[in-house]
Amino acid sequence: MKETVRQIFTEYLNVHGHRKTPERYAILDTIYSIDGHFNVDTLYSLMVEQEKFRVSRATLYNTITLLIDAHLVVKHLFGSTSQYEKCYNRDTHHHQICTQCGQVIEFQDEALQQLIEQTRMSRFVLSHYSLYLYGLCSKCSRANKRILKNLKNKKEK
Amino acid sequence: MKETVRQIFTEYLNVHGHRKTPERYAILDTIYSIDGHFNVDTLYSLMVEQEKFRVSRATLYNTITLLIDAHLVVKHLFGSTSQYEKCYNRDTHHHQICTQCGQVIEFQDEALQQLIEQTRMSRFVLSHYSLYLYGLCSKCSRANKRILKNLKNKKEK
DNA sequence: GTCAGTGCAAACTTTTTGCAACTAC
DNA sequence: GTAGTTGCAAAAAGTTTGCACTGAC
Repeated sequence: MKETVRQIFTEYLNVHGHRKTPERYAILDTIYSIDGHFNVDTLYSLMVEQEKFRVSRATLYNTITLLIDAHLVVKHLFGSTSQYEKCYNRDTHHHQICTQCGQVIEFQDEALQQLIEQTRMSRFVLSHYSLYLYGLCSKCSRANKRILKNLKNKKEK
Repeated sequence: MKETVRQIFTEYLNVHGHRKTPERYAILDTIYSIDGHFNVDTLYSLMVEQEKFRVSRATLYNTITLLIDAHLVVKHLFGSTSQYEKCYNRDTHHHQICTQCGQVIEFQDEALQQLIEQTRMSRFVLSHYSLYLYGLCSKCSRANKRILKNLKNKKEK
């Protein structure tokens, strides 16, 4: 897997006349070792603190831009910071975002995926899409019910 | 319409013990006079420069938070700044975002809407959702084709 | 050897926060 | 009168930019 995406990236860099620097491959490797979402800050500490590979944030932003263009990474905007995730050979999935605790859960739904991809749009060439469902995760939902119940009990007293 | 949302907002402020300040109603009015998306900066200039109603950005952010909580405004995250739109009595719609020029087009699709809302999720209480389709608008798509064609012609020469 | 790419720090943008003044209640 | 709101300015957070240095080609 990591080997395959390295090859794809190399091809992309060649075609676009970009240089094959060790930083770029190190960043690609690290990203493809992450499951789920990450932001630039978590990627930075993963590389610098854990893998002891010194890179600057500027280079992270620069390289992520290339990886998005090479269709090896996708960017998401929920919450305050940009979130990214690897996307080569990954199943299409959607996102449930808890509006209370911020937790993001991925889920798959064949029917949804098919319908979205089948939807023929006039005057628009679709490249990719994001479906974000906002609501309450089970934990927060239960917590809220408990609080409501307690309030009610107090009132009855 | 504006009268109705004012009443809803008044009710919301009462229930939550917030004060009914002229700033809050002026902001609500301005937002409900805007068609489509806006960000805090455009709202600010609309109010201060055009309507001559002096408000601070801090108050805009504060009030928008209340309006979102009152389900009178929704927040979108595409591009660099948060985008907002009025949502009372509006038809559900989805967003096409051109990755080249940034243009955002709203479109409706009954089948999509129904399927998303019918999708029963385990352990999740849905409140609202956003579907963003990324791709090329007709203008940019045509422009790219033209550029490609020119390149090809040059090569053939 | 050349110039794209890097690291660093400064700049910039958007949003949040602290505090004195104000005003809705 | 009191406490919630406001405006302002400063701070914070995330991202971009300028520039000297480095290293891929």
